[in-house]
Amino acid sequence: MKQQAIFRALADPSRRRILKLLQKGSMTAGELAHTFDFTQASLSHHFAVLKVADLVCTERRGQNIVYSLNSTVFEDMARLVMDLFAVQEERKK
Amino acid sequence: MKQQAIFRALADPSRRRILKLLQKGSMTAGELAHTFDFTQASLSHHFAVLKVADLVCTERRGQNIVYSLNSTVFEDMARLVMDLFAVQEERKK
DNA sequence: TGTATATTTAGATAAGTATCTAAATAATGT
DNA sequence: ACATTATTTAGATACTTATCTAAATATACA
Repeated sequence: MKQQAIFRALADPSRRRILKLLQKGSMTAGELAHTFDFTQASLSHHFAVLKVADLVCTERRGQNIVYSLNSTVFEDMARLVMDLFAVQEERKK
Repeated sequence: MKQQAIFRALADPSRRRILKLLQKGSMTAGELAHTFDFTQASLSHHFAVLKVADLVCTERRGQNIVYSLNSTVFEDMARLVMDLFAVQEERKK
C-alpha cells in the first residue's frame, strides 16, 4: 500500500469528487469529464494520480475506459486514519 | 470542519510524522523540531498547517508552546474517509 | 531593563502540481 | 486502409508549497 500516494491523491478536491461520483457506479473517462469544467486531458491526469494510489480500477470496454472504485483500499485507508489518530496509551497488545 | 484543510494537512509525510509523535503525548515545538532535520522555522510552518486543520491544539507553558493531538477531529476524519468510500447502494436511509 | 531562550513571521527560492493545447495511441465502422 | 471517436501523453505555464535565512515577538530571569 502506497501511503503517500493515497494521501496525495485525496488532497485534491476534484479527485475526491471523482471518487464520490464513482460511488454511484462505474463511469467512463468521458462521462466523468463531462461533469467537470476541465479539459479531458486534465481529468486524465487526475485519473492517473488516483490509479497510482490504487484508489480506482480501469477496464477498457470498446473505445471507452471504464473507471470504478477500488473498494479494497478502503480498509487500508481506514487503517491509515486509525493509525494516525489512535492514542498510544489505548493500544492493547 | 474544514475538509480541504484536513486532507491538505495529511498530504505531507512530515506532518503525518508529527501527528504520530503526538500520539505518545504532548510535545513542545522545540522537542518536535529536534526529531527532524529541518529548521525550527520550517517545522513551525507545518505546525501552522496542522493548526488550520484543527488537527492539533496548542498551549503556552512558560517559554514553550506545547502541541497535542486534537482527538475530537478523529471522528470527523473517520466520517470523511467512510464518506469517500462508502458504496452508494449500501446506504440505508 | 537587558540578555538569553523559544517560537513564529516575513521574504526569497526551488521544487512540485494543476491546467492548458497539441500531438499520439487505440478501437470502431466504412 | 481511412476517418471518427475516446482517451492518454508531452510539453509549456501558472500556481502552490516546502524549505531556508534573517528578523520579530514573547517569556523568563538576573
